[in-house]
Amino acid sequence: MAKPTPLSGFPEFLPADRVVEQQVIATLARTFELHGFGNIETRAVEPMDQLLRKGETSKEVYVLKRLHDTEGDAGMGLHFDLTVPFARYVLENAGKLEFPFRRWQIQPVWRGERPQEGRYRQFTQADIDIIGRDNLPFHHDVEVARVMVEALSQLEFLPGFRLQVNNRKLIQGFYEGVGADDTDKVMQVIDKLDKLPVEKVRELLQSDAGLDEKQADLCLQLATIESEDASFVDAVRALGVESELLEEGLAELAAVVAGCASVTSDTVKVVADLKIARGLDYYTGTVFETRLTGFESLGSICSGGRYDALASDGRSTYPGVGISLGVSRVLVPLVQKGHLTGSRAVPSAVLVALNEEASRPAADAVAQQLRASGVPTEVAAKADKFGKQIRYAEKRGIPFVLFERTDEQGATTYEAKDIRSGEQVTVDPATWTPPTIDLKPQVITKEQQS
RNA sequence: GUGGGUAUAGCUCAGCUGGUAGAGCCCCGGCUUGUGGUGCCGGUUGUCGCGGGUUCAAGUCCCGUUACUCACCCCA
Repeated sequence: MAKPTPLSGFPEFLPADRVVEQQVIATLARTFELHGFGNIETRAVEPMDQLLRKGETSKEVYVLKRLHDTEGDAGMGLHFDLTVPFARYVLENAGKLEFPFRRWQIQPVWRGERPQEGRYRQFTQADIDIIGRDNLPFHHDVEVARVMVEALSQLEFLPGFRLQVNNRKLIQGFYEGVGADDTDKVMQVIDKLDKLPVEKVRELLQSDAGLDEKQADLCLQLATIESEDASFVDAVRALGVESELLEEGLAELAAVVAGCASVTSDTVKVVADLKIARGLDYYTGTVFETRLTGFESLGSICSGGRYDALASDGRSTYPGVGISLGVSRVLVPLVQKGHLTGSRAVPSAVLVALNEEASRPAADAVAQQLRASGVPTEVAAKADKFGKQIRYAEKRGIPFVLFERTDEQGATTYEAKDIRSGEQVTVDPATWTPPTIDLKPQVITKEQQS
């Protein structure tokens, strides 16, 4: 069979790189659970009408079809995010869930778009949401932001993050106060600011969104405002636009920024950034986008926001707030460029050397002693010359080789060799373990590799 | 969906205006008769993406096709 070629947009990791992904997922899950988020996993497919509601017909959904169905599909598609399946899950199980309901979910999602760096057709998202029945207090907006900031802070081997927060009420109220008729259109045009030059956007605000020169200018000025503290409030007020909705949005945004202040750090910043709008139209208040320092071209790697009515059955609506990290978008480029990898390709911390094939049962018994102490251990595949057995370990990154020795009196001793330093010492397999740092593969950065 | 680029060994690539395929790395063996890494010596590796055309002759030129890739759109 000919060698298969990679499938564009469906990234896969080698074992050493998968170590990075596993550790990221474990760290995120631990932080989410520290905040009381429970885990669920939803099926890969949803009915098409679920996936396409809200008129999102432009979504690039992969549709499911049985090979033997000669006409038509199964009416199901692979989910393209975790929010829509979650909304469906909440409705389906509303009677059995306690509200507000909080959950974390880390799963692959699929989008049939044209792949490029940071943009894949299958990728892993890490999602947290809190959903209420009929109402959900605003402080949960602050909470999801705090939890994600804390989770990102734990990923110490990654570059810095900049969580940019805005509020739909704020910008919508401002545009209304300015006198705009089509606030959604204004939002869409403002969203182009990082792609198009300011002058172009100014033209579009007048030609497409129907603003006069002065109105356009005010909207552009609003978009330039950003701050790491509440000082943006005064900057907005200085523009002299007034509306009730605007005030509500200002208060909420100020609360998010203030509420996150205690969890920000040198590497994870939270800023009020009034040009953030988000394309998706179901957001109604807080909106999030996140940039990875030094990798801004990847776009937003962690987004979300407040939605007041993503789910609704006849009797209740379920408002929610959530945020979603693009695990693949962050990791695949960093791993491919060689910035991150794992310290070894196998879990094994120790290789038990084999003197001759006949001594395999004895070697197995020694390995079992180590495993009982929680040390991932494997026994050499062949009773090769010791040089070859050491090289077997070296290629896999296994740090220790354990030799069995029999002296002239016939007494058996064991020696553990750290193949990085060459140091070899006598040990008791019943009690010896490698240093804690060597027990599990570690994530290593480019700087540490050299 | 629209537009550009690329396709030669496991990997990175060379192959000038057509003359029957190369380097480095990797891998294997030896020097080293049971403790690796450095060094030296030797060795393996290809339907030159696929299909067709021009030619005495095509990796090289032409047409088509597929895959990969970059940008736009959109988004994690």
